[in-house]
Amino acid sequence: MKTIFDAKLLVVDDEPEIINLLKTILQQAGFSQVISAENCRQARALFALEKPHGVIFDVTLPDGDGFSLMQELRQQSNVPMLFLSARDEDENRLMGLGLGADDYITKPFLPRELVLRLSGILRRVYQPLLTQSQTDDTLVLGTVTVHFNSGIVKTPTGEKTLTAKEHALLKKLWENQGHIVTADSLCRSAWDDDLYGYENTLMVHIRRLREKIEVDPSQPRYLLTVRGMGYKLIGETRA
Amino acid sequence: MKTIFDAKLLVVDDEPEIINLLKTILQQAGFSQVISAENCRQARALFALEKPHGVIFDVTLPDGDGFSLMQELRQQSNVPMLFLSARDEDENRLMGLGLGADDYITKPFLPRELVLRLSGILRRVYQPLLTQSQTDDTLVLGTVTVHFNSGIVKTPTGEKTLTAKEHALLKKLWENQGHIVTADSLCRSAWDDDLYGYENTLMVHIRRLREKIEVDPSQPRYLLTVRGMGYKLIGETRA
DNA sequence: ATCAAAATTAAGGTAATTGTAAGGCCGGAG
DNA sequence: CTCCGGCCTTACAATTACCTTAATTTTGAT
Repeated sequence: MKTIFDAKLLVVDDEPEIINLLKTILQQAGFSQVISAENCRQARALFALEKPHGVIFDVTLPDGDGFSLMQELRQQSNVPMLFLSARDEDENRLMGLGLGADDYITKPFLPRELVLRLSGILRRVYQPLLTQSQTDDTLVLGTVTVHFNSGIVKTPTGEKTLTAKEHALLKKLWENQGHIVTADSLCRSAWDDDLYGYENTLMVHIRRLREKIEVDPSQPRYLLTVRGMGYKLIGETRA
Repeated sequence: MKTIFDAKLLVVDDEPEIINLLKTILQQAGFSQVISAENCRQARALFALEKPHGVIFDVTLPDGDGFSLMQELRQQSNVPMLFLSARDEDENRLMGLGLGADDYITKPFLPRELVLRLSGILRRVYQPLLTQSQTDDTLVLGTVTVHFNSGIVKTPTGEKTLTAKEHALLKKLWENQGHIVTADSLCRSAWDDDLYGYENTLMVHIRRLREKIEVDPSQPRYLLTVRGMGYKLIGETRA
């Protein structure tokens, strides 16, 4: 079982043995960052602090019910949230899904099914629909072409390859081609953890990217700065 | 039940009564474009021809099994695919999910649950794209067009870009298009802190905005002053 | 363990954007 | 007609967001 990426997960359940079971299952599946909360209060705090990539809720909690908690967090965030509950009545499933949960799994459950469902949802959310980039793999910027999946940049003078960060940044910019992308948004898509002092780190990476894709990095024609707002990429895509 | 958009759906099942049932359920839920196939061959052809936004498979089909069919189509496309099957054994669910299905629903099923699960998946997959193009608005002011997300203003004589403040002000005015926006309200949406002495600062910014979007900034036709009250933007928006 | 490549940090420099101020214009009230 | 208040206009000053280079740390491969 290979997960798409090592997502940080929050498990909310009041039974320690369930939490431990889930941690074991998830860690075996490749999720090394599993944090847990035993009640609503803890869950709210951890959610705000840790910004997990996904949340698994039990419905019955000591200081409130999982439905309300989920609804509350859903208003703040669009991250995957799913219920894991012993309550398997139809109304409960409908309630959970109706409130915006991505899945509702009933106990007892198959560990592998949980992992498959969770991974599927994470993949959907964090791997933006690929149909675009699968077919349109090549970015044309004047005399420079970027083959995205391979990370190869072809210029009149030679070939370069993109580093991981450059690739991540260009990807985000490309996905929003022609639109302004805020510095914050770029950082969040290229760095997992919060990047302290990114004001400058990002700039340096933008500079490096420009050195690879621009004819004259100091006079950018494609990767443009929008002062006070962010950056934007202009160019054409072809098959 | 409101669906996020009227997705075109393909239903693959060999029992006509199930197909009819699904069509009824889905149409009631707001999906008006439901097409169907009774076997693998038909499904392949329709999939290629119609390019549906989502597919619902039965596992047992007369000329092959749904698993192989799904796997085959999945290789071509990333659209949401889910199984609806009477086979509720663990191995089948794991198989379906493992092959990349977005969900595996067992018969008998609750119509509402099917719709909720399907809508959730469609939302996850298509919403990012929709919001992008929805917000990709263009403001038309006579011969001048403003592309908001890119911050580009196109005039007969050339192209200009908006600064952050201009962008913020125009945004507020645009949101209240045709209505008077007070100076105070404009300031609060464009400045974080209270702007001391903004009476003039705002005017200067309005002037600068007019220089970019008006043909004759001194004789404004779109960004109008309403003496003693504020400003108002008139113009048409198009997709 | 070692080395090369990549990522981050730091600091000084620069210019576009923004803020300020001062004088001018114009319509409405008296 | 004249005055006043609200708005316009322009030029200039200040700020801050961004650029650039280089040194340092981290990462990853061998």
